[in-house]
Amino acid sequence: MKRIPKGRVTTYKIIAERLGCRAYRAVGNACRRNPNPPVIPCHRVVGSDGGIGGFGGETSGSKIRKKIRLLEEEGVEVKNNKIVNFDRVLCRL
DNA sequence: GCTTTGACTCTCG
DNA sequence: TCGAGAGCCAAAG
Repeated sequence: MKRIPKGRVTTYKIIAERLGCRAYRAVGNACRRNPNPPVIPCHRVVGSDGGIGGFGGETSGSKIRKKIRLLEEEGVEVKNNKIVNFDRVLCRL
């Protein structure tokens, strides 16, 4: 996750694939638990559909909004918690 | 040690 | 196109 270049995003699926498993949920779990908040850019990890996902009911809350803002700052367009230019910013690693 | 749940994904109806 | 079900891995109860 830390290898995700700035201005790019990836999906849980891809991360799991890179891990050699299908632990999509485990990845999301690790993010949710976020063992290392400062070094883990969870906001750069999205769903296969380019959606940030549902977040503890804060899908449209302030925490997500901030991450969205961060992505936009990096050049990732986000609309309604979804990656707009998903194909362009998606990092397949 | 087994069961439940989760920021997931895929397939079928 | 949308909803429901199954599969997957890991952490918490």
